[in-house]
Amino acid sequence: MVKRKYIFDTIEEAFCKYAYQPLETPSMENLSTLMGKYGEEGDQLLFRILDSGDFLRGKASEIVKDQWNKGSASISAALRNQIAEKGLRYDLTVPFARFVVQHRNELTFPFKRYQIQPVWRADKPQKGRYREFYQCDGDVIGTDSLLNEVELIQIIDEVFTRLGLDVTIKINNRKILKGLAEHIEQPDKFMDLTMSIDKLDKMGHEGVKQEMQQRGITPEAVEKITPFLFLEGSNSEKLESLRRMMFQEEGGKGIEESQEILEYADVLKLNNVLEFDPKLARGLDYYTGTIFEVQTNEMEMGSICGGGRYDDLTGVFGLKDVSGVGISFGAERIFDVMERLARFPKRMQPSARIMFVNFGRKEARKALEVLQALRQASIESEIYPDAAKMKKQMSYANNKSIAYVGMIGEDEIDKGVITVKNMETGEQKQVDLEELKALLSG
RNA sequence: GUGGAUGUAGCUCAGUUGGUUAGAGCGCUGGAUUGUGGUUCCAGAGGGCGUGGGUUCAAAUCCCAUCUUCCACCCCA
Repeated sequence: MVKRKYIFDTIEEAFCKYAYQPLETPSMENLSTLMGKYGEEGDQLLFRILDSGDFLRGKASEIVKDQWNKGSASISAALRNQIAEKGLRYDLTVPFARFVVQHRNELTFPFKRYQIQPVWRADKPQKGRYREFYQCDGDVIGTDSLLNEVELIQIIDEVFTRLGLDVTIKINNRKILKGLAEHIEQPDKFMDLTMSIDKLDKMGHEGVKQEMQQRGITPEAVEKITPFLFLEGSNSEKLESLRRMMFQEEGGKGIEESQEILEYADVLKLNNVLEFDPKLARGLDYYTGTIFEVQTNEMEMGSICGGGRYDDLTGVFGLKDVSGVGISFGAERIFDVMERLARFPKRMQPSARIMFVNFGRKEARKALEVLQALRQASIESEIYPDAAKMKKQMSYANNKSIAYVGMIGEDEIDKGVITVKNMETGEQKQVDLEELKALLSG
């Protein structure tokens, strides 16, 4: 928990610094607002919430019979759609879009918000994938300026720098991929194309070629794509080669946008590598412009942060022509990476500088007085809650690596002193309150 | 959704081709040290072997079902 909070705090501080507003939305949404936003796979991965009440009465047998007669592939699926109208959110972006539309009259645009909340996906959990996980989203909505993309890159860079992780920030533009689909004269294969390209790292060139053909892309087209997959050189060199290969209006626009972002980013001194990668795809349907993905350079792990621009996410909720761009940090994955690489700072647990041994009621009263004074001087301190055996109290202090142990027993009360023991050296001496304060703040 | 593993003490795991009283390390408790931890030594507590069936004279062990967690594919943070 402490570690998780550390990640959240780091992200939150970064967003605050760039003037993003905090926002939370309910865990549940109407299924109608969730469905159809995440591609066909996405709908399958939604957790549905069963309606309340006796929802099967008079309905179940008819639905089942109806589907049976139709020879439906999945009767359960049909039934499912009739008995659940709410679902758990799948990400934070779509509920955010819904929120923006609903409150459009109260918000000042461009609207920037960050949101740190759990999301749920009904797939099989495994390494780096959970049924429930936290996302930390930041979005800017109501502006199509590419400065926002740049700002998000800065935030990503800042967060990972502060967490002490070495990452690569990859960017691409959906318009380039779209241009590519037009370039091979199969614009309808846009989604198939991007999904295949995305697998290059995993399956290799041959695998991707096969994948593309399986998805109905003609062999000539596959050959035509090959040079795009092996662009070399610096970001600007890659952009230059792309420009020479592609003439479509749409693709050209994507190239221009990427170029503009990279030019802006040049002014910034980023700590991490910003790489333009025309192979970057991303499965979410709603992205239309720039897309981001962040990967650690230090171990094998899926992306730990991703995002992109969506030109018309609010359109489906009845608010047209509002462009937004956002990113999402995958807290759980970042946690896993930090844990594996042991990157969490050592002293994160709030731990006292001094612990007082509890000798009983009378002695504890005296200790409380001292504690009060220490705390007023901002010295983190505590008293063991029970008058347990000394040995137990000492090992508690030891296990929590508390630097000093203070003892106020009968003798000390009589003499008006405090016995303080240095837990590292084992040294022990008697001091008064002022000396104790000096010792502990030094 | 497809395929493969896993489940034994608080934790990490042993447990042979079914065979008496199910083990270890760490942790915990007590003692050596009644107001002194971290080191050492001694002793002790703690287990319906995931759940429900079945086979057998006998099941942690074999069979079936179910749940959990994990891994690969798909996809994703």
